[in-house]
Amino acid sequence: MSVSVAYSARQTASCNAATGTIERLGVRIAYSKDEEIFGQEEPADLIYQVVSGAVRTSRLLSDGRRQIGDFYYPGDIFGLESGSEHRFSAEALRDSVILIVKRSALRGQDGAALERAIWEATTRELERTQEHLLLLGRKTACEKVACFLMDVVARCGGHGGELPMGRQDIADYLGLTIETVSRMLSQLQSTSMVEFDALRRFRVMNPQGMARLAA
Amino acid sequence: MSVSVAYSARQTASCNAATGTIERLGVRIAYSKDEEIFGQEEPADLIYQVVSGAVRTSRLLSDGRRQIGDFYYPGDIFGLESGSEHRFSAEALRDSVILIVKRSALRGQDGAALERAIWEATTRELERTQEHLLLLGRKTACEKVACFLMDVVARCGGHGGELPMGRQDIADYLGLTIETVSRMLSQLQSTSMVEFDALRRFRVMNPQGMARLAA
DNA sequence: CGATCGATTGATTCCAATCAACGTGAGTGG
DNA sequence: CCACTCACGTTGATTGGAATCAATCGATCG
Repeated sequence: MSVSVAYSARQTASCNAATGTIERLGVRIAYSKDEEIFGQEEPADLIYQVVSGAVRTSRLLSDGRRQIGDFYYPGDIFGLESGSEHRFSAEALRDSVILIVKRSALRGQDGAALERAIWEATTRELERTQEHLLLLGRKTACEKVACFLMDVVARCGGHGGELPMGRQDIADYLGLTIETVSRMLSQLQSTSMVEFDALRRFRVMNPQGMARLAA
Repeated sequence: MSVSVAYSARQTASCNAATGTIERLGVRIAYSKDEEIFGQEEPADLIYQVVSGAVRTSRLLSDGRRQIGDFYYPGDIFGLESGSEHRFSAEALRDSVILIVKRSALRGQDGAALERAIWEATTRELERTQEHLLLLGRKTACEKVACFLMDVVARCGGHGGELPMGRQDIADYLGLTIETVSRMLSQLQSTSMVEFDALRRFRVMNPQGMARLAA
């Protein structure tokens, strides 16, 4: 069941400057599927890096509506969304190992490297959030799903991808319902854009077409 | 026509640490209504602060659909959305004066203050963008408009506000059409939530009700 | 082998978009 | 001064895309 193999390339490729430093200063903690890593409105004095597994950040409205902020894969840093208090909670999408560091470990020469890693992760986060904004505000259901799949492909490398999250998580990420996500996936398959080997494993069959849809 | 009075309080209240430094290092430039301050995909080696007037950042899809990132008022810093290249363009909502500083002015003791100002502005930007995300993904048209008005009120102080942007800008900020924005504004008036003295000037009549809608 | 959970598919409803007409207010020029 | 224009906003009628309601399918697990 070691799906993490699919993402192993990223682990070394991304956040290269940070990884060494964070590993030395941080502590590893294992989380099981759906376990909360941190909660909304908790103080945000720690930063987190996915070692293995996958993570989602999410925000709940009082009546239960949910928006997912982003998904994080091995090598990704998360938990730095705000100034002092978390505005999103974070949960493990499946059994995961997370490396945790105190933000205040900004002392000594390791401090500079860590600070730089935090800065890079923050600007990357902002960039992705802005892309997400455009998707939620101005894209159709079909475009949203196509964008999502292409983003997963870009993160995995190659022409296919493995989805560590369920359909409900995808729906809450895209601002859709689970039924609409399902319908769009079916439509993309019937038009030979993608092919699903299993519920969570797919390949892109028509990259140009998908790129056009992902606009 | 000096509407800027309405925002004068913010100018001194926000970004206090930054304002002094940026003023010394930067240069003031005047822009007329709808003039572009920077464009999508231009290099992002400058940062900007609104002195007077107001600014919107926006992003265009190839077919003309537009998403507005945010609106900026006197005292606000903008233009630091990304690593090296702007993903949004910025235009003046009306005649405005903007203070512009090179990012690379990070030398000497002014550098530290500027760096800190940039960091604060970036985390604030991320926070607002995440709030915006939730709004676009999971709120109804009526809730979106109520949130928008309450945000303007919060930025202005007091119980009312002046809108420096037109209905189309509001629509593109909220992921709606101009007609829907207009209808929701009418609805909020007919239910005595707000009152409009003029097209762009309003007062909140039922703060609790509005807060509930803004959820 | 049922039981259960997640995903798909179908039927219908509803919210917001679209299409269209009408107001309104500021600026212009006769 | 008033009629005209033009941009912007509002309101109405209808459509359409995604949500909702409901049934079925499929896989995993006791």
